Amino acid sequence: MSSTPNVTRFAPSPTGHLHIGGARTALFCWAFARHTGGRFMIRLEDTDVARSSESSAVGILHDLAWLGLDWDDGPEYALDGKSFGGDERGVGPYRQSERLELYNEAIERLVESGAAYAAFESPEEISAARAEAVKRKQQYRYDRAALKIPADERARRVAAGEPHVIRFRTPDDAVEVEDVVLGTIRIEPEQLDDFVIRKRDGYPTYHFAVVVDDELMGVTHILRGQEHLINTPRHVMLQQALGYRTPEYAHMPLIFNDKGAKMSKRERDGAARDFCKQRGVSESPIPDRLAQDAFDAWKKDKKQQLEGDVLEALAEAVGLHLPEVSVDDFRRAGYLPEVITNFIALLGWNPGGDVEKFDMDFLASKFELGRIGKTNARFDRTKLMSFNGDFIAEMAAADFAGRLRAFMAAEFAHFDVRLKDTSFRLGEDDMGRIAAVVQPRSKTLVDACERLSFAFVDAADITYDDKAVKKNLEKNDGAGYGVLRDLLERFEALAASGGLTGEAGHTALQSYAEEKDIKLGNVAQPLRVALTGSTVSPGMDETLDLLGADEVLARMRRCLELQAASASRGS
RNA sequence: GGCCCCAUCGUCUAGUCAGGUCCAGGACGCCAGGUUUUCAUCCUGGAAACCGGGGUUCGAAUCCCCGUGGGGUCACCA
Repeated sequence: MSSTPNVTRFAPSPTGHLHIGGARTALFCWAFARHTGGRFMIRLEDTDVARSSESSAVGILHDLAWLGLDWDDGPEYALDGKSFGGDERGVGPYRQSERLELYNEAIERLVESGAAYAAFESPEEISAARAEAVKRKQQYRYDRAALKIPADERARRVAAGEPHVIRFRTPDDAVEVEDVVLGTIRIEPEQLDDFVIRKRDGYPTYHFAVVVDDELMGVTHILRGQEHLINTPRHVMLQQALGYRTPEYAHMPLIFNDKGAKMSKRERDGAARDFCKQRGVSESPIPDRLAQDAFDAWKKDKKQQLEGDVLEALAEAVGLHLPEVSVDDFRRAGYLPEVITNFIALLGWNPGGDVEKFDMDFLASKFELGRIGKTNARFDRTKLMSFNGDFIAEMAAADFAGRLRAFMAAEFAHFDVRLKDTSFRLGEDDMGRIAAVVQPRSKTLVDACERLSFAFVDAADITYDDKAVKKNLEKNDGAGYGVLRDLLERFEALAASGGLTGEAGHTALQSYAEEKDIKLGNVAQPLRVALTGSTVSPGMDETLDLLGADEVLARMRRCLELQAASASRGS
């Protein structure tokens, strides 16, 4: 066995949220490192100065940590008392913007040996030439015009500070790449031109930085998406020119959305746009945040993207659930990290046989590159939700309660406020039984919170669902109200003796139904509507317990008062 | 369009590398029935795929070729 451990890396560009496809790549890198006792490294590829941001970098690190992908080397980050990253191997820094001298050193070597050269065409000239080639239906390749300039003159112009890029002089031989997943890939030299390795602004391009860093940082295995397959020959050529090792490559299949298109932030705009068009939404649903003319322009232009929070506000206003794309989206939609990692691991990998529910330890113990698939996968949100619901149902009660409580603090602020408010009927101590009520029936944490919303409002603030009221209370000359009045009497009697518990209430319901010889549903549903405003709620005894005797009676009385008020208006 | 990659139920996939145990298995979804006071569950059953065509072989989902389809890529983005 080799004494040096395998090193994998996940190298995101901090230009936005962590995409679910990126998370899958990171997960496989992590799993391979853990399986082989190697190291998992994070590197931030921030050579695109204009689009990179520190907030994106922090967001990505947070998402990785939240998913449970602990990294050994890389930017330091702490979450929930655990810390990640560091520079134990002394191969940092881990931001490419802090490694410019390393790239420049390597570039100097290439220029000196003639393997790379300065070129002075402006971006405009290049794009014009490219447009010309496209017009002639030819593939554009740089014409090496700069090489016609004598080398000493090129050096003089560079020294004089003339703006230029550095291009790599592509060798004339075909390149073969051994890919662990796809086998041997051969690229003929005419497919590649003298690509830029250092931009006008002095930053290396991705192709160059990645090759230098992977060498200097001792990366042994490069796992990445298949969209990089064609880049690999470039990287191998650079490695050969620089005298570097060639690491093992494993290109993994891509993840698409349910329509077979690439999953992207744009998809969320598309979903909202289609929804607005279908529903004939002609006026901006959020005029104070999105002006009418901006709304119109966005609806017309399929390429236009709204700011994330504006888009979310719009979706909420029209009652649309946006498709999740980034890890952050899934977290806020109430998916659990264990489920997300389990599910995305299955997109392009599986342990063989019929096993498909597993945890990170299992993944780490079973993960092998040989079991990575070759075919692109579609992301099925319905199946993810099913997994999430199963996982929630099987969680230890205390664990679920803790997660739900944390989720409320992060995403359902008004629940959080009420739980901390000592005058409210529910408090922190009730969290266990609150969670227990929704645990078996919730698909996501958002689902759980929504199912609990009835318990966090005051009797006076309940909004009654019209359909529910008509069907269960008003129908048959207000038969439901009649039932409710009878039940109120019995419940009041129970309460007076201190016995209006969920169980007792439930029993009272059953005996009432038997006495009157009516279906239990015709008793329970009117009560359910009176207590929650809708036909959907947890079990009756649980609902009664959660509200407590006083609140139950208050809600029943208010419901009957509303009926009286509406009757007196003669409606 | 050039080049590269891929191809099993609607979807994720097992099986393919080492051809027979596969009239192709599992999961999600779907359909039908049942349980249930709502919701969510749960139970039973069902429909559902080896892209097409050649070839190799006693035998092919598995190997080869062609076609077709899908995807990727052709930036001073990564």
